[in-house]
Amino acid sequence: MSAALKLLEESQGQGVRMSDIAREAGVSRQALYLHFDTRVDLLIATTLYLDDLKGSDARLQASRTAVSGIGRLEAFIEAWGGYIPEIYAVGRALLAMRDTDEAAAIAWAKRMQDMREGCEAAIDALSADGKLVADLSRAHCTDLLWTILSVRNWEQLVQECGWSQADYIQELKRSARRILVAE
Amino acid sequence: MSAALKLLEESQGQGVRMSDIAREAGVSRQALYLHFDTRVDLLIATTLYLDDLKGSDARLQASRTAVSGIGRLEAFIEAWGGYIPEIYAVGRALLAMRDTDEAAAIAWAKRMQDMREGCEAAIDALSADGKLVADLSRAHCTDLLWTILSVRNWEQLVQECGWSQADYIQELKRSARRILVAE
DNA sequence: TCCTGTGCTTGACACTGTGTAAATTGACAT
DNA sequence: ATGTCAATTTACACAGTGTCAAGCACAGGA
Repeated sequence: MSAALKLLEESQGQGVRMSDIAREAGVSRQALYLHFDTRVDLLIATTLYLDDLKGSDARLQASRTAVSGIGRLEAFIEAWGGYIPEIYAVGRALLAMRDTDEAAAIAWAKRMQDMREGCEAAIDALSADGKLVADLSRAHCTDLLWTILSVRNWEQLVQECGWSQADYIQELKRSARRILVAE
Repeated sequence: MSAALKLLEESQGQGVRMSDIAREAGVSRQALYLHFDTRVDLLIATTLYLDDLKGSDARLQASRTAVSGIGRLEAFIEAWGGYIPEIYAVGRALLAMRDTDEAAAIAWAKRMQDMREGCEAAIDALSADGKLVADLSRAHCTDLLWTILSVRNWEQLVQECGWSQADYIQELKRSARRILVAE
């Protein structure tokens, strides 16, 4: 079921109606409401489904095994930065509803909170190595890294500016290093 | 007329319907369509109205008078960064329609393109001073600065992370310097 | 065989917000 | 008075989400 939806999400991530999804799934529009209370519920379920399809947790966790603080920072940027394009379409659909729908806002916030923990871990590792820039609190560093790695920024650089994914990863690693690493 | 609308925009920047605006303006909802073809037209007109109310051009132009490249970069960040909160509400309303409305997308893109020119000018000034970081093309530097200074990033840092406006300006100046200035 | 539950379908409908069309009012000139 | 032109109101159409009721088909168990 969730598979059918995704086919549609991938076809842009925008302008997907309940009836489109239903048709794609070979089911009546109303039948969708038997499984999902609202459109947002369905979207959220789709992101969860996608997450475990792609093994997001494993990938992000893996970045924590790097030993040096800087290695960890870079591994995290690679992991998350590489994950963004895979969830972009469905993420975008959820993001679009944030303004009008409370549940969507919460679901997205939670997702971003999870990602933020990765940022925090990287900052902590950097700090433990004594490599964290001096003139900023750890919280501020985390905020900064978290913001720089936002989906919106990926969207702007890759989609609008036309950067390749490789450029994106490389430049973000470079920027993060310059902003956050001492010396 | 446009004044009445803004009063509403300022009351959040979200969830403002045509009927709300009409009521606020002391006019029937339909009468609004006499003056503006669509909701997006009205929103766009409001941003233009707001721009010249706040003197955005003058402010952003002023940042170009700084002599040194670095001075210019910082002046631009201060000017634009200080301008964001003033246009945030109405900008957000426009931003929210980008996905569904072509005209809104174009209007917003144009606005951001104008801002981008300021970024480009700052990068050029830096480059002329020989202070621009070596391992990045000017276009990439512009993209990066442009992205970092996005409204979305301001929103995330100030609204979500709770930074003060002063923190925001200070940290963005610092980050931009570290990312873009050589040595 | 009947009975019952489950999952789906159809069709009708309510609601919200945008946008359109036709009819009405009011001011002002002739 | 009459014509006319603009502003405005009343009424309606449309899209998309979500709800509700009635019915169909197929399964397993008694």
